Amino acid sequence: MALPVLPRAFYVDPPDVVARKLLGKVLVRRDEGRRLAGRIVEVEAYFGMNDPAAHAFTGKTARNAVLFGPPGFAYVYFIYGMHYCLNISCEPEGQAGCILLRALEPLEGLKTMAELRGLGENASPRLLTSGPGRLCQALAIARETHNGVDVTSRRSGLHVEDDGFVPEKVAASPRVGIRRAAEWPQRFTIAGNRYVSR
DNA sequence: GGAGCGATGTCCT
DNA sequence: GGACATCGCTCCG
Repeated sequence: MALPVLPRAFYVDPPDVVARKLLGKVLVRRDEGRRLAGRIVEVEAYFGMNDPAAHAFTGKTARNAVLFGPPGFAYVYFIYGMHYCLNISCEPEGQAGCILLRALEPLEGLKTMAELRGLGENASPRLLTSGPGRLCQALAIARETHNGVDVTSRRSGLHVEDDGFVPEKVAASPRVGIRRAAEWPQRFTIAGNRYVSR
């Protein structure tokens, strides 16, 4: 009775299109039998060479190489000396679009998530996965373990499932925490969801 | 509940 | 050397 995993074809479209489609899908982290899952409620689209705010804007480097590869792979990077951020590559190979996952609504494994976050069992579930750094910590996602993994494969330990949920309303707003192209509304959220960050 | 700010590693200029 | 797709703490209202 396993739910379908999003296939590579899902990620071939431009980042704004894939970003909207990802809202409502379920990010699943499998590790040694335990299963952590959360519904994607907030994402941001990053384009490649035409987007001054994108990591790929200045061209291919060792750090962002995954973005120039095929769609459906995890791009995990380290930021501000202490946090990881998870992206999924999209567009055909050679084009460097990606989607930043900014917030989840926790569904499975909340107790483990709280432990990984260093919080007590009774901490508010809003503190578990509402924010790009938080969700990586709650799901034990790091660059060393997950950069470049195939999120269309169950065997990678990180994949996205479709449980049939369809958001009622999607809202668009400017991306968070960037300086360049700061006005461009490429942040998408499930309108009214409590687990959206900030 | 919101503004201000320090922590801290990696990458590019 | 500076910027950085962040977070959690303090202080103030």
